[in-house]
This record gives sequence, structure tokens and C-alpha cells, in this order.
Amino acid sequence: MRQQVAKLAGVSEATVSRVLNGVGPVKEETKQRVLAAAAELGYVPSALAQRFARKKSGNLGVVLPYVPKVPLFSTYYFSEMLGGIGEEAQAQGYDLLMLFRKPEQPRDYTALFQAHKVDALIILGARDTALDRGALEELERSGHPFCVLNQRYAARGNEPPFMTVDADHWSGSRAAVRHLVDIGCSRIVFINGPAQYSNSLDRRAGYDRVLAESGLELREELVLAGNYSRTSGYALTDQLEALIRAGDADAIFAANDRMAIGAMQGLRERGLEAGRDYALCGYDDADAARMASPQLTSVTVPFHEMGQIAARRLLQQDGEPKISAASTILPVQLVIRESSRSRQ
Amino acid sequence: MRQQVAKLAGVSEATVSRVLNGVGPVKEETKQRVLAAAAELGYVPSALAQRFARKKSGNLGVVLPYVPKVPLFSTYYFSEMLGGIGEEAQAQGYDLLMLFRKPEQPRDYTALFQAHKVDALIILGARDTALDRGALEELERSGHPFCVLNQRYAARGNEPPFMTVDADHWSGSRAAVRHLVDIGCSRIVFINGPAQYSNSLDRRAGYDRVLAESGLELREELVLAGNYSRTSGYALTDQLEALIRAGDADAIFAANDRMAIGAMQGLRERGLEAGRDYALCGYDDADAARMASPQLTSVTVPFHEMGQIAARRLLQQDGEPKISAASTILPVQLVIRESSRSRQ
DNA sequence: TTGTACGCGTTATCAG
DNA sequence: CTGATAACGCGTACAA
Repeated sequence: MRQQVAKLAGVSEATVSRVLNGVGPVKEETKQRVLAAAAELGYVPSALAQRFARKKSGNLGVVLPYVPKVPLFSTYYFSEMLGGIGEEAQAQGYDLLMLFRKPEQPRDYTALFQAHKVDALIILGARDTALDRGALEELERSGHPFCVLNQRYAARGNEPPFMTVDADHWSGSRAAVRHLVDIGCSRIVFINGPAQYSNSLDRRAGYDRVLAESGLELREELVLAGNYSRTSGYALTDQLEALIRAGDADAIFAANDRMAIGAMQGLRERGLEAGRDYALCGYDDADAARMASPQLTSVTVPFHEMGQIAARRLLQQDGEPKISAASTILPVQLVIRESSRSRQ
Repeated sequence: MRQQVAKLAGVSEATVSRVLNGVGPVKEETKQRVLAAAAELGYVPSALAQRFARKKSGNLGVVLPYVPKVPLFSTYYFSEMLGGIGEEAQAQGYDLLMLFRKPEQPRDYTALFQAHKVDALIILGARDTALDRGALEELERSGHPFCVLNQRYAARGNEPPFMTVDADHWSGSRAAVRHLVDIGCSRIVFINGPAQYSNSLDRRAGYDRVLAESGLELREELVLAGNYSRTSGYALTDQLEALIRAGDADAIFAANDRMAIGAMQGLRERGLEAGRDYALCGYDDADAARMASPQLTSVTVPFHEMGQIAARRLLQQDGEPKISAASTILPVQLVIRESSRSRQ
């Protein structure tokens, strides 16, 4: 109890509060007395009472998507982003509250603010679906500070877009495909993920662009659909093998490393090796890229930094959490490894 | 404001509270009126005030270790455990608070309780060091409910051990080594992790045991030290190659998948293939085990369930969070894959 | 079955 | 510089 401290230090409770919060003018001697008394009594202010009095939860909420069967956390980039978010939140004196989204039961984000559970929100794994977009639009209208990570939404009508932190996947994709072209490939298969992710659209746009720039024909039968899981890449083995053996494909660009590895495994079972029989490039540069054999050419995305920036923009120390729809796009970088050795 | 709801429903604030909390006898008709009023006004109780009044934070804290350079989240098992913890916490109506431990600056866990930031604590990545043990012993003395995951501590003196949820790594290790013996290996290298983790000790004990049971000589030069990272396994390439080429080793058992994969990659560069030139077994059955080529024989650990159980034991609905030093040990299972094909 | 009244431990405002 | 004191929004005896 703060009262005890006040009595022991021979001051009022108000003064104890001032000392402990470093606010207002306090005589140095008084301050020392209070500090000593607090230390002696082992006084720890109740965060519950503080937050109640300040009407601020002190929490930064992080919404995680529900992905059945796939342990979402293991998806590398979630982990990385969380690390960045956590680092920044801690630096700003906020606690990190994890919020698991229920399957197809989109959380009522606004209620989280109304209940004062969070002061700001970062949303991971959002997709461009009616459900997700609707939830975000409502949140936007409510005027609460939030940020969408690794996903962008086109401005619709005169509605301003949401605050977003994303990476430049269009450029990343172009760098990857250009690299494949540079080493002599001309029939490049593209394995993409679901279109609800802006990530997928960006990568596709980059792929199309480089093909056009290089005077290569865009053949729709070279564009395959996966869902970002390893098995979805593996499931394409038949098609990929046929394309390669028929001479219709000499390279594969997968929208993430897991699909790339799945494809690589499937093709290996058929006697086709990445870096020898075809060039292979993944995306994300997850640790799996280095674990693969041959190690995977990939595109490094600054997930950690993205998380950090999102948190920083939300938690700006200059007073209240910021609300601003500006969208930040971070650069990515191609990393060339064994899976795309230049063709002799 | 609750007041508005009360007025609109024509009842007192206390009744509103009773209805919303489903406590005490309330006439059905009154209840409906209150619910309708609350819905109409879009009333959401302030979690801040509730928690303050109840003197409970409603938070389950999860302490994550700080591992420099290594993005801790990506370490598969953390992710899995977090998933399990989160699932159970949500089911019990608790929020998940993430707490990042600062490097070598062990958090003052007790203060988290004194500040009412958490009602219970789960600690991940704890080691058996003076620092960690000391912090836990203090927490134990303070009488607050907490649980250590995937790490055990020997009872010291008459101090009771901490509440723990672990997996049976001794048996897992025995199953792995026995499998290697069964397929005809007799010179089994063991790559272990740091001794501060009970995991490492358990695996070592299992290794020793099977060697003894099988009448195989325990040769200390076959026991190598890594640190659970891929690179630490890779760094042993020289020694491993020498042992295998000299006929002093025909199998490798690594204490986790990452080290196994690192070793596998190093040896591949020297022309030695797992499943052909030597048998290889990892541990954890991370997704990396399936991503590797050849796919890795490994030991599946129910990390998700471990997290779930820890949370459940802490959050038992029968009133207050439980304090009990009982230690739960979950079974693990060997999964045989290509990296340890039987030797012809 | 419902209303009244109080307390929870801080912060913050306003005098002194 | 420091001390009273009023909120803060809810839960919960206790009384009716």
C-alpha cells in the first residue's frame, strides 16, 4: 500500500505518487526519503490501479490469424514480426497482448478498444476478404489506432487506406525473376499463393513485368497455384515434372520458401535436381532456405524491422498513439544461393 | 457508462452488473430489458475497471528467453508451445501477456505479481543456472502460481521442485539410439546441446543407457558439443567427416533437428550422404525435419500439448490459480524417415 | 428479486 | 514544493 510508504517517509500519498512517476517538482531530499521508504517496504505500485486511473491499458495488442492445422507461429515471418513488435513495445513501456483470431469468427476489434484492453492494435495475416476488410473499415471508422502488417488494401472510393507497413514485394519479385532470366532461364514457372494476400498480387505483378521487359511470352500454364504450405508445393510435382521434361520450363519461382522446398522435394523424387536440372528461387528467406539442400536462392524480407516500425508508428512517444493512414514500404533483397546456379 | 444502461433499462447499476456477469438471481424479464438496453447503447464494460475491482489482471504471462541473434520465436518449439498456451488461455478467458526477458538481466518475476500484471506465469527457455534457478526459487517462495516448460530442476535439499511440464526426453533419446542400433549401427556419434538444459542431460542419459544395454562401448570422443543451432552442427563437419571416414562412426544422433541438418549439410559438402554413408537422427520433429532432404528421422515432442497442459494446470477453473509442484512428463515418439534407412 | 452504498489504489486537480 | 480530495467504473456486501 502506498499509504504505508507515505507514512514511513513522512509525506502525503500524492508526493509518493509524484516521486514514483517522476512528475512535478519534488525536493531532492524528499524524493530520497520516499524512495528509501518504498524500497524498505518493497512497494510495487499496482499496475491495475494505475491503468484504471490513467484510463489506459498500457497494452499493444497483436492479432494473429487462425490457420487450421498449420501452427501459425512457425510460419517464420510471424515469429520475426512478433520479435520486432515486442522489442519496440518493450522499449516504449507497453506490454504485448496476444489475441488469437477465431476461425471465420472475425474478432470485433473495436470492442477491444472499447473495453480498454488495448491502446493500439497490430494485425497480422489479414487478407483481402469481405470479412477482413469489413472489420478493418469499422475499426478505421471508430478512429482507433491500428496497423496492418504485410498486407495492403487498395483505397476504395474516397475511404482512405489503412495504416500499413509492408515490404516491396513487387521489386523483390522482379529481382528474383530477373535473376532467373539473367542466368539464362526463359521458361519460368511461377508458383503463387492465394490472391487474398496482397503479397501474392505483388509477386505476380513483378513476374509479369520482368517477363514483358525481357520479351518473354507470358504463358498462363506456367502460373501455378499453391497456398504457401510446403505440401501445396509438393502437390504440384506432376505438373512441374512434365513441364521440365518437355522443355517447357527451366526455372521455378515460388512465392515463398516452403512451397519452393515442397516442389524441390517432389522433383527430387523424380530425379530432377534444383540448381542442375532447373533453377529454383523461393521468397522470404526463412531459415528453411538455408536448411534446404541445395540452399535456396530467396528474397530477404525485413520482417523484424517491419514489426518494429509498425509498433513505433503506433506508439510514438509524442503523446497519444498515432493515427495516420500513411503506408510504409520497406525494401527487400535477393539472396543468391545454390538452387539457382547459373546454367552452363 | 453503465449508468446509462441502468437508466434505459429502468434498473439500478448493480442489476446491470449482475445481468452482465450472470451472477445472482435476476428475473428473466429484467434480464432481457438490461440486455436490450446494453445492446442498444453498445455498452462494453471496461476491462480496466473490472480487473481493478476484482483485483485480478486476467492475464497469463509468458516469459520468453532472450537469445541474441537467433530469432527466438522461430525456434519451432517456442511457437508450438505458445500456440498451446494461447489456446488454453483463451478457453479459460485469460489474455496472454508476452514478456521478453532481457539478456542476462533476469526479470524480477515476483514484481510482475506484486504489480498485478499477471495472475500466473509460464516460463519458457529456462536454464539451470544460478541466475535462473535463483529467480525461480524466489518466485516459489513468494507463493505465486507459475510453471516451467520443457525444463526440469532437481529438487535441492528439502525445497520442493517447481511445477513443471516436460516431455520424456530420456525415453525419446533411448528410442532414437535404439533405432540406430537396430538398423545395424554400432558407432553412434551424439551431438548434444548445452548442459544447462535438462533436455540435454536427459538425451545424454538415454544415449548412455542404450549403449550400455546394447553392449556398446561408450566412447567420449563420440560425444560432441553443439548449442542447438544449425551452424553449431555444421561447425562439427571436420570431426564428423574424420570419424566416418575412419570407420569410427556409422551414425549420428543430434539433440535437435537444426544441429542434425547443419551436420548433414556439412557432410554433404564432403560427399557423405545421410541415409547412405551414415544414419542420422534428429530431435523435435520440427517442420525442418520434413523440409530436409533426405527427410529426417526425428523424435516428435508434443509441444503444443505441453503448453496447453501448463496453462490448464495454472488456470484451473476451480477458483484460484493452482499452486502445486507436481511435475508432468509427456510421452514422445520416434518418427523414422529417410535419413536412417536401414543399412544393407 | 432488486436497490443502496461503499471500496478498490491510483492519478490528477486545486489549493496552500 | 506539497497536501487534501475528487474522480475513475466496476463488484459486492448488506439491506429492503
